[in-house]
Amino acid sequence: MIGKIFSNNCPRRERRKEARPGELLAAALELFVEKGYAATRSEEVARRAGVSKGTLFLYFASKEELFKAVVRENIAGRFAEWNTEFEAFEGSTPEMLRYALMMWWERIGKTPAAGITKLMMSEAVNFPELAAFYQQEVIEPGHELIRRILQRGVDRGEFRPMDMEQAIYGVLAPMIFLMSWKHSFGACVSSAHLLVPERYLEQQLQILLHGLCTPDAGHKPLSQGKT
Amino acid sequence: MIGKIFSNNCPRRERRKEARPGELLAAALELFVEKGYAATRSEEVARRAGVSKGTLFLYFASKEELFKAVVRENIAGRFAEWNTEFEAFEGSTPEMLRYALMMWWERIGKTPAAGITKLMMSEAVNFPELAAFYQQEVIEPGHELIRRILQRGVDRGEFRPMDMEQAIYGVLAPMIFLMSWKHSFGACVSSAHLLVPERYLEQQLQILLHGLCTPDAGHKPLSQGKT
DNA sequence: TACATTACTAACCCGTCAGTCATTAATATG
DNA sequence: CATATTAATGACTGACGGGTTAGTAATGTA
Repeated sequence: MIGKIFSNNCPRRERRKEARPGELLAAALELFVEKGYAATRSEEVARRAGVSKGTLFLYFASKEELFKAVVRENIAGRFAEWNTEFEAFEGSTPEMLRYALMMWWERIGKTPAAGITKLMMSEAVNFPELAAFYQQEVIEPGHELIRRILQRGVDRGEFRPMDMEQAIYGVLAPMIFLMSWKHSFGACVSSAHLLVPERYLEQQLQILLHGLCTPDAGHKPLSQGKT
Repeated sequence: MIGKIFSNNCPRRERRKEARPGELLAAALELFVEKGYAATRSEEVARRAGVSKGTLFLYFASKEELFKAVVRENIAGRFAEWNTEFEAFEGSTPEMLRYALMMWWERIGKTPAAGITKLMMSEAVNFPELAAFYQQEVIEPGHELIRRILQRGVDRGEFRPMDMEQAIYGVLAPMIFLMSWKHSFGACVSSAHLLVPERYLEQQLQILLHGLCTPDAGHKPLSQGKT
C-alpha cells in the first residue's frame, strides 16, 4: 500500500530507493486523475507516496517529467501489444469493433488511466509541451489502430466506403466522451447514475453498426444478447 | 508642459458605468475559453476589458460570480427559445435531428460559447459549486430537449424503441466530443485539419440514422449531398 | 466657485506552490 | 567502533494571484 502510517517505533526515514519511483507514479496517477495536472500539488503527491516533497524531486526532475512518466507507464507503453493482438484477429470486422471497444473499456476506460485522457483534453491548451508529447505518444498510435480496423471492414465489404478520417472520430468520440463524462459530471452525485458505461457502449456499438432507424427492410433487428 | 505625462487624448479614467459589465463579460468569455477557469487571471480579464482589477470586483462579487454571469449570458438563457422552436417543428424526426444538430453547431458549437462546455467538463471536479450550477442551468435543459426529440421519433415509429437515457448520450456525445476536441487538441496545429466539423457532424448524423454497415437490403445508401 | 458623490485605480495583503539546499540519519565498510 | 556514502527531509525562496482599500479624479449640483 501507499502511505504507510508509522505508529510509534518505526523509523522516520526509510531508505527504499527501488520502491520509491513506482509508489510516486502510483500516487501521481491517482492525484492527477482526481484533480487535474495544474491543480495537483507536488507535495501532496509526495505525501500520498509516503515521502517528503524533496524526495519526489530526487526521483523526477520536475512536475512535468513526473506527468510524462505517468503517461508512459499507463498508456503509451501498451500500443505495441494491442497492435499485434489486432493483427491476429480473425472474426468479422463488426465483431472486431465490438472486441476493440470492450477491450478498451476493460483495460483503459474503467481504470484510472482513463482519467489521463480527460485530463489531457482539459490542459492541452495551457501546457503545449505536454500536449505535443501526448499527441505523439498516444493520439497518433490510437488513430492508427482505429484506422486499421475500419479499413479492414471496408476492404472486406463489411463497411461502406467512408471518409476515413471523420469516421475515426466517429469511433473515438463515444470513448473519449465516456472518459470525459465519467471523470467530470459523472463524478457528481446528481447525474452519476444516468450514464451506465456498459449499456452506453453496447448502444453506441449498435448505433455505429446499424443506426437508430427502424429496420426498413431485411435489416437485422437490434440483438444485444450474444457476442 | 513640465510634468504632463498624459500626452494627448488618452484619458486614464473613463467613467462608463453602463458599458463596463458587458465589456467585462466579453473579455471574461474570451479568456475563460482560451485558458480555462482556474488558469484565467482576473487581472487579465480586467486589462482586456480596459479597466483595472479593482473595477472588475466592483461589478462582480468574485471570479465565480463572473463565471456564472458568463454562462447565463451565453448559454443558459437560450433554452426557452429553443424549446418553443422545436415544439413547432413539423418535419420527420430524422429531419428534426439533423436540424437540431446543425442549429446547435451554428449557434453554439462554432461560437466561443462551445468553449464553456469544454471548460466545465475540465473543471467540474475542482469547482463543485460551478458544476452544480451548470448541471442545473445547462445540462438538465439540454437533456430534456434531446429526450423530447428521441421520444417523438419513437412515438411516430421512426426510431426503434430504445433505452432513452443511454440514447440521449448517443446524441450528446458527438456534440460534446466535438466541442472538447476543437478546444483542446484541435487547437494544436498538428491535428487541427483532421477533424472537419461540418463533415464530422454530417457523418455522425448518418451513423446515428443508418449505422456503418452496408445496406443489406432496401436500405438507403449514404447520400451526403442534399438536405 | 465650492462641495458632494462615485467610478476608478494602484498598491497592498495574505495565502499558495514549484523547486532548492543545508542538514540529518540510515546503511555500508573496515 | 569510526568513517564514508547517500537517501531522505523540511524550512526556505521567489513568484504569483484573488481579493481589499485608501486615495484620486471625473461628474453632478449649488
